[in-house]
Amino acid sequence: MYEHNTKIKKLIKDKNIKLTTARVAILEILEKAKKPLSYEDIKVDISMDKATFYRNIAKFEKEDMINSFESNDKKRYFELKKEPHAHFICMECNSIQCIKNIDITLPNYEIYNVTINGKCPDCQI
Amino acid sequence: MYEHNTKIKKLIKDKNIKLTTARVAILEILEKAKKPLSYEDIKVDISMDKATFYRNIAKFEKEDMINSFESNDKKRYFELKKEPHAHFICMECNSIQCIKNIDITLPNYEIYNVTINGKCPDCQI
DNA sequence: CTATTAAATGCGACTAAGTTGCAATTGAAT
DNA sequence: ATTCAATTGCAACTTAGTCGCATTTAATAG
Ligand SMILES: [Mn+2]
Ligand SMILES: [Mn+2]
Ligand SMILES: [Zn+2]
Ligand SMILES: [Zn+2]
Repeated sequence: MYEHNTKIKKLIKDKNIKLTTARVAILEILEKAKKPLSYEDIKVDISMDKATFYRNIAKFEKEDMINSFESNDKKRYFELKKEPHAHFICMECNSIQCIKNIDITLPNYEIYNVTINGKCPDCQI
Repeated sequence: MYEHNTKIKKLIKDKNIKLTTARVAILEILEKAKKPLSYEDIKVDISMDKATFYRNIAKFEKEDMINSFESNDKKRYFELKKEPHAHFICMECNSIQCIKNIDITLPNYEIYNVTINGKCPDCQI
C-alpha cells in the first residue's frame, strides 16, 4: 500500500463510486498535467487496459468530474473539471492550450466547451 | 450533358484544377446545404467512392475552397468557405448551427475556426 | 476476519471514419 | 484523334474507441 493522493481519493469518494487503483491512477495523471491529455498521452504511465481507461473516463464524465473534447488529430482529450474555459488547438504542431481569458455566451444555448483551431504563436512563419 | 451549375464550374476552373463530375457533385451539394455536412450526410446523394470523396475534400481544403472541423460524433464536417464564423454543435441532438454573430480574437494567434459544444435551444429540458 | 455480491477489470474481437496502393479511366492540351 | 498526368474505383488497411464475457476486486454485512 502506497501513500495515495488523498485529494484524488476524496474526489472519488465524494461521488459515491468505487475507489479503484485504475481511477486513482487516471485522476492523478490528469491532475498533474496542466493541459488536457489523450489516452495516447497517458498510456505509457498507466498499466490498465484501454477498455478500462475509456470506461472510467465515461464514468468520470457522467459524474461531471472531467470534461473532454475532440481535437483535430481524431483523438479525444480529457482534463479535470475546473472553471470553464476554452481550448486552443494548433493545427501545425497539435499543441493544446487552455485559454482562460475569453468567454462566450449565446442566448438560449447552454455552452459546455469551446475549441479554437488555428496557428499558435510558435508556429507563425 | 446536363446544364451544370456554372458558378460551381467557375469555382473549380479558377483554381486551375481539373473539372470533374465528382468535384462538381460535391461542391453542388455543399453549396445547396445551409450548414456543414459530413461524408455520411452526403453519400446517399453521390455515386463516387469514399476515397474519391475524401481525396477531393483534401484538394478543396488545400485550395482553400472549403473549411472543415471535427464534430463530437467523430465525423468531419465540411462547408464552402464563406466569411469566417463559429459553429455550435449540440451534444444532445448532434445538430450543427452556423453562428455568425460572435467573433473571437487572440493576440498572436491565427484563428481558423471555432466550435462551441453544448445544448441547443430545442434540447433544453 | 470471512463471506457475499455488485461493480470494475482484462482480454480479444469488433466497429467505423478515414487512408493508401494500384490498375483503369478521364479530361485538358496538342 | 493522340497523349499523358491527374483522377477514379476498388480492396485492403489503419486506428481510436467500443463491447461481450469470464475473472477479479472493493465495499458491506455478519
Ligand atoms: Mn483546459
Ligand atoms: Mn457554417
Ligand atoms: Zn503550434
Ligand atoms: Zn439539440
